[in-house]
Amino acid sequence: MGVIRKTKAVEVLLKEFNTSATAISAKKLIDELHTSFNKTTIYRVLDKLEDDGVLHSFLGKEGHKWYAKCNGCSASEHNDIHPHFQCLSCGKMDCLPVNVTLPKIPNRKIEFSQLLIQGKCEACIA
Amino acid sequence: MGVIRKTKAVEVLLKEFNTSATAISAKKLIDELHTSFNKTTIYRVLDKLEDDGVLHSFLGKEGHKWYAKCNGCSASEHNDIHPHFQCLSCGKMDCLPVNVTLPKIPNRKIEFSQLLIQGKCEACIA
DNA sequence: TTGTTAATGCAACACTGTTGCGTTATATTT
DNA sequence: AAATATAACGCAACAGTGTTGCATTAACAA
Repeated sequence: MGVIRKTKAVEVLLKEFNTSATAISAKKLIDELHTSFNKTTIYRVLDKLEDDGVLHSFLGKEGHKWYAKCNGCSASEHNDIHPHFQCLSCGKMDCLPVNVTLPKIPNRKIEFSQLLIQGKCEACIA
Repeated sequence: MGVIRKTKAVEVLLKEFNTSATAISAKKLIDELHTSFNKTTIYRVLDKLEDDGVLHSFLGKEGHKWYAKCNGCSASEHNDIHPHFQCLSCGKMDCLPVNVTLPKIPNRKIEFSQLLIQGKCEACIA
């Protein structure tokens, strides 16, 4: 799979992520870009960019999908496992550049994990 | 809020959780009980049991709601923070009775966190 | 037993996300 | 430059979980 043609939708979405320091929800992208692109297109481009290893996705507190740029991932390998922090005041979602130490759980094979931390970001504490 | 009347729906749902060692999804309860109770009722009873500190809820991999019995929680205080493990083969969701050590994140106030681990449970490894 | 009102059932809705399909546009080939 | 193949698109309709409004029913106290 993956993106094979450089279309306007791909171009615009890539730019969104290249100019954003935080993760972006699919909903927000659709709200902002619905005059230019159909929501189906946006969902499909996000899917493909994730397949390509350009973006990674995870679920926020309401079970909604968020996307952010990957660091050091490829289509075949996704190394970039990190927790996410969502500010409950302003809604901003950050990728935390730290490793998570998973608890020891005997007799189980761990394949994926996701840690979502919620609270107040620096700007909203003050 | 909270449950004030011991209705059949409350009784049946409480029994479900008292006889289950694992967490149960809202969807599964609705599937199993839809002949006896309307889904609206089930959602509302689950909400109230959570408000009462009887159940806790969290989101599974598709963003769907899961519930399990609380240990040592009350309506006013929810102490029982633990990770959850979902088996990708059989779908079983367990509460893991361990503490999670959150990574140090400066300049942020942590209010909630949820850790979802996925993989294979003991029965499905063999 | 009666009265109050919490709890229920139903229908319709809200919302994110998906699917099918005919059309458009990208990129390759001639 | 024109023709061709087909990826990508827009639209409409749908799928699934969860919510809301409102009339009816049932729990419980007086």
